[in-house]
Amino acid sequence: MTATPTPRVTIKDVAARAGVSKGAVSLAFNHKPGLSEATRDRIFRAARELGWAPNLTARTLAGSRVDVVGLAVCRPARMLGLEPWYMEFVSGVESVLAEHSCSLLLRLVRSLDEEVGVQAAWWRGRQIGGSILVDFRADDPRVDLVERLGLPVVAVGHPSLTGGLTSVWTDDATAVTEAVRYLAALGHRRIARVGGAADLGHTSIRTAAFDEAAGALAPAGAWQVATDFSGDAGARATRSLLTAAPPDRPTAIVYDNDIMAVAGLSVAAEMGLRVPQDVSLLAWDDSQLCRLTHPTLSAMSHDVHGFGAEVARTLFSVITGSGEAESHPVPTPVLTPRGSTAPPGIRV
Amino acid sequence: MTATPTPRVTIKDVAARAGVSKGAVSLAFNHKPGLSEATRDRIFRAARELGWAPNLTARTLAGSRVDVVGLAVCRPARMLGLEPWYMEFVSGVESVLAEHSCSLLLRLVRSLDEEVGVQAAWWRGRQIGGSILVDFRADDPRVDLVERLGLPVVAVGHPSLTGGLTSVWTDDATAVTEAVRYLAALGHRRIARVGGAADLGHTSIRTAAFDEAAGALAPAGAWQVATDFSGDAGARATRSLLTAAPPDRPTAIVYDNDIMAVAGLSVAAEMGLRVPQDVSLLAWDDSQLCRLTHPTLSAMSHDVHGFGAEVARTLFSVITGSGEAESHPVPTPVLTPRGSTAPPGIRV
DNA sequence: CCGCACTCCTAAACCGGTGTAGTGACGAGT
DNA sequence: ACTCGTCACTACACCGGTTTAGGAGTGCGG
Repeated sequence: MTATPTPRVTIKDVAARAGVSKGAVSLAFNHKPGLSEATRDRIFRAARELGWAPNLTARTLAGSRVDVVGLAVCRPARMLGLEPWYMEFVSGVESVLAEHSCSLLLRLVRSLDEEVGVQAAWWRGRQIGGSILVDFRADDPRVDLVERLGLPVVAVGHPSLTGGLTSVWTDDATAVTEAVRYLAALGHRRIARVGGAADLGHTSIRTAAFDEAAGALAPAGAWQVATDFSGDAGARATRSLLTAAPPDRPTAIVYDNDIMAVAGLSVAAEMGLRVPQDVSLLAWDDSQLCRLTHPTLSAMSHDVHGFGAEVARTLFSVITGSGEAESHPVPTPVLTPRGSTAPPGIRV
Repeated sequence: MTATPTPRVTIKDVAARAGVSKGAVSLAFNHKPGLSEATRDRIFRAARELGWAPNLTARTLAGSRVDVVGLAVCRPARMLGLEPWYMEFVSGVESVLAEHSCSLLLRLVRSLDEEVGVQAAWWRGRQIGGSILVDFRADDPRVDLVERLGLPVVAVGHPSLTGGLTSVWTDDATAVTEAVRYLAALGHRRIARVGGAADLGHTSIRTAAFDEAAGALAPAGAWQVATDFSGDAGARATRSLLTAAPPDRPTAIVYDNDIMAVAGLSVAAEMGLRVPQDVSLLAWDDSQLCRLTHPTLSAMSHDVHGFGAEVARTLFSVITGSGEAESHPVPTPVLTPRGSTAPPGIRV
């Protein structure tokens, strides 16, 4: 373990080698005017020879931009691991951050209050240049916090939840409606929905949209259950929905994520119900998981990676204040039919 | 958007309010000797009243500890989203970091070379105080890098892969052997293994262990396939294993992660084979997913969250140099039998 | 009464950059 | 010949902490 004491090379060394002042090096590396091409070249050459790159810490302290973006996620660890959505989202965010040599500061928090504290501390301490806010609730305290702090953020959520914050969202209401329409078109008249955590804003939106759509299109019955997104909860919900005698039992179930749909599939099997003949199942998000079950899961499908990338891009325009940081939706999830949905009552 | 210009409160303000010098405040907040209890109290009171907390950036620049830990993950985004292991691991790491008010700098990289660059840049730029290294390969370039840099790290991987680095690992060889023994004890004589990415060190270890164990215990046949950990690859591998006519077909398959086992389950169903009657399936890691399938998946089970926590704890002792930063294994995965394994050939 | 050790605290020099005011040189305008 | 303006660059004060060397006050032995 010969821990060679890394020979720290600083801006001063580069300046000396290029025969200029620190200031000149700084100007060169920030692509600011006031330097001749010749000097600029000389500086870059010296830097390359010394293997120098500006120290982000010092740069931050000196008051310029911060090259770190914050993301605090507030969901129990158990659920996170299984929710493919997050990692896909993060990887989408990263893909854009990397282009700007920007890093992601990630924190798992246990409550919204803790997140509020973390975001405030990060911002006050100049740890981050901006933040991505996810999982909005009704009357979310982060809306106020952000305005009080002046923290540049992009809110992931429908504008009705995110106050005046710049937001990027998926149009869940339309997607839910499309899901219900599809099932109704197949002939289903008794439709259920296994929703996510009730306190999450997008859950309410989906719930309301389902109410409306199913009220009109599923005259024989519409049910909704709130869960915590976990597979176990999805299994429980499915079990209770399917134990009713046939006339009171839904013939189709929409899930709020893939995991619960997988769990639902397994419950159906365990109860001796065939999918899709006896009951149709529709997943949400459409991760790879949907193609790994038997039957494969029909799903409301969207590009989560691309969503993350778009959020990151928007955050950059918020941070740089480059005007075009408008709130906007990303493409609405589209229905991808697979093996788990069919007209009701079919015996193949 | 009334961006209130946050009133930055610095150490100077606290010092002024407490009637002492900046240095005194610094001493107090770092719990260093040289201050009377009275003064100390006065300082803390002033800080509390002003809502001040030391600025990490400045603190870092001034050469003291860095409260950020790096983690670069090198796997394609598609796979990451589905691999429950990572998020669970990260959440375990976080749980310990949080206790030390330390953050996680996360980066998804596309190659080992890129990771080497990222780690070097982070360390040279004092962005991190230490790093967690995962997914070791044979002759991993990070071993040298770390020693050259003097970067404090904990390597997640068997010592045979991680050179002299402090490492924490799961004893995969023993676990694989146990898995094979269990299947053999059930009566299986033709056993296959669907492994992960061949270039990963822990895959080789498992492969070798399987070779040895299955060579002895599965005289009628032992197969191994390398994949990329994705469900699709798992499905393909399973399909090709199961298409052989019965005498050349394995009666039990061990998978290197849960996703592939789920995929395998679906392939078996699609081919009309019953699990576990016609073929037994054994998953690895034992995320919630294993309890969401039908039949439920038997698995080699371990506490990934706890693993992450232990890695973080070890990293802290490496960073502080508090002697006891010894390499050590965490508990070996244990067999958790569920519905997907049974003696071969049983017709229920 | 002086020297000495010890405690408690301050001033000032850092850390590695950024921003700004200011300097010298050079060309143009009159 | 004397301004005036630009251009290219430097010197130096920051950012918000940490860390030293050292000073003022106190207690104690000789």
